[in-house]
Amino acid sequence: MAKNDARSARTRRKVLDVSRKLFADHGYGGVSTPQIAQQAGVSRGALYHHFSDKAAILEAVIIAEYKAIASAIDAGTRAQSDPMEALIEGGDLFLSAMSDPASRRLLLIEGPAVLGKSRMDELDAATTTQTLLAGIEAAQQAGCLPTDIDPAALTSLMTGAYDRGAIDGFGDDSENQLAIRHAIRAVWFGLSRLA
Amino acid sequence: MAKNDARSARTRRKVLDVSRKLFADHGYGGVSTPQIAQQAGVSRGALYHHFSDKAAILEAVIIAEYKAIASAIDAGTRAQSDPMEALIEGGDLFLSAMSDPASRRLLLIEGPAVLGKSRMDELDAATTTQTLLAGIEAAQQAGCLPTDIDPAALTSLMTGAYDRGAIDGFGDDSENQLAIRHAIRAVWFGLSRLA
DNA sequence: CTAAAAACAAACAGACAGTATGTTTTTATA
DNA sequence: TATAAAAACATACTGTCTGTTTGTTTTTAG
Repeated sequence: MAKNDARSARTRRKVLDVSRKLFADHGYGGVSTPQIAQQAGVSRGALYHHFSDKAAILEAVIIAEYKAIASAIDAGTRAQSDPMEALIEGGDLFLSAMSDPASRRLLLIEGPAVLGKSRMDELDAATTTQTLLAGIEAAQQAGCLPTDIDPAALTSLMTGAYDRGAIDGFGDDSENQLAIRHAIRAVWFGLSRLA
Repeated sequence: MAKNDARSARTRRKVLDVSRKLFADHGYGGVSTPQIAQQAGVSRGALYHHFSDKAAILEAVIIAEYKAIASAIDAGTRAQSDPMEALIEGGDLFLSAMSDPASRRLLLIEGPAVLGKSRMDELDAATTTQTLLAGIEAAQQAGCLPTDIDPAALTSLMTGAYDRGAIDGFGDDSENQLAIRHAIRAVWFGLSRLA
C-alpha cells in the first residue's frame, strides 16, 4: 500500500492547490467542480472519490490553511517571559501570517459562510483562539490584566479585533498596517492599566 | 401611477420578507429562487422583474436590515455629554440591535461572502462604522482617548470586536452577553487611561 | 377608448451538483 | 506469478438551478 497512497496524495494535492486559488479569487459560489477538475488535470469522478462534496473541498483547504498559520506563528514565537509581551508578539505574528489575501478570504469570509461558525470554531480550536485564551489567562494570573474580565469574552472581542484588523489593515498600503498594530498595542496597554 | 406602485411595493415586500427568513435560516446558497417565489406567492418572472438577480435580493434584504439597525440605535440614543459614555452606550445599543440571530447572519456572514467586503462597507457607511468613527474622533478631541492612535484603525478594531462580540455573545445564555458587555467596557476604560 | 408601458407568467437554454455505472490500476493472496 | 479484491479514476445521467426570452394581463396616459 505505497503506490496508491502516493497516487491519492498527488491527486488530493493537485485538487487542493487549484481549489485554494480558485476559492480565494472567486469565492465558493463562483467556482464550479468542473472548473476545479479541469484546472487540476483530474476527472470529476476522481474529485468526488476523494471528497464527499464541494463543501468538503473547501473544508480541506481551510484545514490546511489553519495548519499553515499555526506553524507560521509557532516558528516565529520566541521565548517570552512577560505575558503581555507574549500576547502582543503573538498577535503581531497572527497579523503577519494573515498578510496573504487568500488566507484572509478563506478563513474569515468563505469559511464562516459555507461551513458555519460552529464548524469553523472546531477547526480553529488548536490555533489562534485557544492560544489567545491561554495567553489572556496567563496574563491575568500574572497580574498583568484585570481578573474581573471573563477571559473567554475578552478572547472573543480580541479575536474579532484581530480578524477585522487583518482584513482592514492590508487594503493596499502598509501604512495602514502599522496603524492597526499600534492601535491594538494601545488596547492591550490600556487593559493592563486596569489590572 | 398609484395602483402600480402599490402593486410593486406589495410584491417586493412579500419577496423581501420571505427572503430574509430563508437566507437567515439556510444561507444564501441554501435557498433557491423557485423556493422564494413559491413561499412569497409570486411567480419567478415577477421576482426577476423586480430584482436583477439573486444577489440583488440579498442586497435589498441587507439594506433594509442596516436601516432597521440604524433606526433602532437612533431611537435608543439619549443625549450624552460625556464622549466615552456616548461610545459605550452606542456600542450597547448595537449589541442589543444584533440580538436577532437573523440580523447577525445576514450582516456578518452572508453579506460579506456574497456581496463582498467593499460593497458591505459602502452599505454600512451611514450606519455603525461612521457613527463609531465620529464617536472616537470626538472622544480624542475631548481628551478622553489618546490622540496618537489612528481613529480609523481603532474603528476597525472595535468594529471587529463588536461584530465578534455580537456573534459570540448570543450563543444560548444571556450570561455570556453580560460578560461581553463588561469586557468591552473594560477595553474602552483602559484606552481612556492612556489619554 | 386606445396605444404604450408596466407587471406578471411561462417556457426555455445552459450549467451545475451529486450519483450510478463502468473501467483501469494497484494491492493482497494463493 | 496468476488472480481475485479493492482502490482510484472516468464517463454518463438525473434533477435542479439561474438567468433570459417570449408571451399575457393589468395599469397608465393621452
